[in-house]
Amino acid sequence: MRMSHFVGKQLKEDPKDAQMVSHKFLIRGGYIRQLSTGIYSFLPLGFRVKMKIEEIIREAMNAVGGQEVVMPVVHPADIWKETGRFDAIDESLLRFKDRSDKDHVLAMTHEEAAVHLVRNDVNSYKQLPFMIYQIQTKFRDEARSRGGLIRVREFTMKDAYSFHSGSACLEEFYAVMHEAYMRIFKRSGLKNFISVQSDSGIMGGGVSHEFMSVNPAGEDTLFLCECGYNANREIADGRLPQKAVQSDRPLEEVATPGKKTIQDVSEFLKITPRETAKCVFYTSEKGLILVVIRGDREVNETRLKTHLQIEKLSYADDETIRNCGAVPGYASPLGLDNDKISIVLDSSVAEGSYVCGANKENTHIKHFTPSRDMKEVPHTEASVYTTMEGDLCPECGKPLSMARGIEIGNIFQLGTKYSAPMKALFLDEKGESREMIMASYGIGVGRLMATIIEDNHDDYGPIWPAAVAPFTVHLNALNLKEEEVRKTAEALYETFIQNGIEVLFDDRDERPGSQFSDADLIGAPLRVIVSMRNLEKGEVEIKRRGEKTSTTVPVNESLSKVKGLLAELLSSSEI
RNA sequence: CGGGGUGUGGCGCAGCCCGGUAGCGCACCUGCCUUGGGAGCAGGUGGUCGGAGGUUCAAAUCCUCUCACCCCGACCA
Repeated sequence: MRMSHFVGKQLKEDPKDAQMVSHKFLIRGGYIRQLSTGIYSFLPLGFRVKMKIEEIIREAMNAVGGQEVVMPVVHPADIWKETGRFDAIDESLLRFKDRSDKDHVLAMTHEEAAVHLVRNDVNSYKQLPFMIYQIQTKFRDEARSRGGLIRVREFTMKDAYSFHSGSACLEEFYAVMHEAYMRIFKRSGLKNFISVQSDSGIMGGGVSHEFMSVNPAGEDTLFLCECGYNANREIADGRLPQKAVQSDRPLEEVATPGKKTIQDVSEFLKITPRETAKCVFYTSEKGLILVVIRGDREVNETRLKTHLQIEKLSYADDETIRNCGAVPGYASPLGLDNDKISIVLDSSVAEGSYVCGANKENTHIKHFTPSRDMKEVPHTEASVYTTMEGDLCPECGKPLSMARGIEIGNIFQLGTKYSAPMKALFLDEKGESREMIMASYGIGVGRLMATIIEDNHDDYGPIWPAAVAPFTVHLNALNLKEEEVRKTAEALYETFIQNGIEVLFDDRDERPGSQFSDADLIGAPLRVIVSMRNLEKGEVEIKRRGEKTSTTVPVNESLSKVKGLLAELLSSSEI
């Protein structure tokens, strides 16, 4: 490709909207342009990188027996009603009507479409297992998109769906896909990524993992241990580092006028928040819920939902709280109307004694000892506190460290979550009808592209790993008005093309500084520079993106040199 | 959805407080000149100032409404 006619110009200044490095370089480099909030066009440069990434994914999916399909982006609401997600999902599912007033949605994921596609074509155990996948557009009407391609509304996702006759088979293939994902991210050039256990949320089902690129600008919080334990905030199960202090003294009221918050009470009584127990009230589809948790801890709502088997959770208002006999600000699990509320005692206060509300205005109680005082109170016990940095690893007991991550992929064991309501059935060996067992697997292609830049750049632009670079060779001709420069560059350009090298030829009459700056933003792994300076010695210069030093080679050896370097670069990302 | 902010040529911005009919840098076009890290000189093209309404002799500027976009938070299958 010649730069003189290449669409997508490199910009000198950072776009004012961009915060993340990848966002700045994607815009400045001429990879993407924004059309609307969270909606981007890909320019030729961006499209080429995207295709490279997709090809890596495609190869990996094919290698584990995946069968590529394409499913629609527009779905009739009917299939989403079959699984209940039409109503279960909030505003992020974009809905609209067609000319005959029929409800439709823009697909945000394709479980329903995949089951629909498969359920009539597969009806025997002999056909199972199999996996289908696609690389397709998704739309999620995110409340807040941000960070360039990191979080968008319209995006390309590789999504895969595997169908099995039994859970052993599912688990086996799930592990194969986990491996495939690790290979994909490694080949793509990510430097610091891990898989973490995650909560499967409304996707439903059992085991799931998220693939996270560790990055301080990431949106997700991770807890990591040197022993290899990794988990996201929702599922992390850090153990409390301090031992609880237990008192034998009886309950004792203490006046705490106007002290409603944990902080106020702690300061007033000259104790730490860790020595208090707080009451958090929620409403849910199963009614009012009270969580008793240590004062310095937050409720992990995901774990609470899982514990109670509920889907919706929101803070209760004061009136609702009073209605069950509690006094907001001074609430206690003791003396409530137990027909109206379900009490969850968090493990953070299962042992020890605490200051707690007295269910009386301006009053708290001391020496609240759940192991003693909650005996007569109906409740369940669960560990629903949010892990904090420094909590102990549930597997090895060492302190957990906290990190941020960008989710670039996920895999879910879905079970029969979708096959059951949509009646994706098959006949087993005994002729009995059974529901297919499913898993789904996603990778955000654009997000992965941005993440690759996050992991591979310098101050001047991306340093694309050869496997995903838009071009592998950037050919600069310094001063095309010099006949010899022009002829040599043109000849090299032709030679590279004929040898199947993806070359971008800067044939513009730009000064060297401009050419080099644009080349940095384009980030091709190799740069070949033709100039009078070297031509006088019959040489051209070859430079690696991201390295200061360069070498010169005789013009007629440049092809083999380039080939050799490319082979070296590409092999370093193979596994 | 809550809080904050911004809309002026392709990009980045000034002008707005204190109304008088739009300016700077980059980019783009022409010519000269220059060629190893975003050169220089000269001359040009391009904007009904996000939109609608209002106040006024006169609105980018003041008022009302509205739309879009950004940041922080909530949400995130």
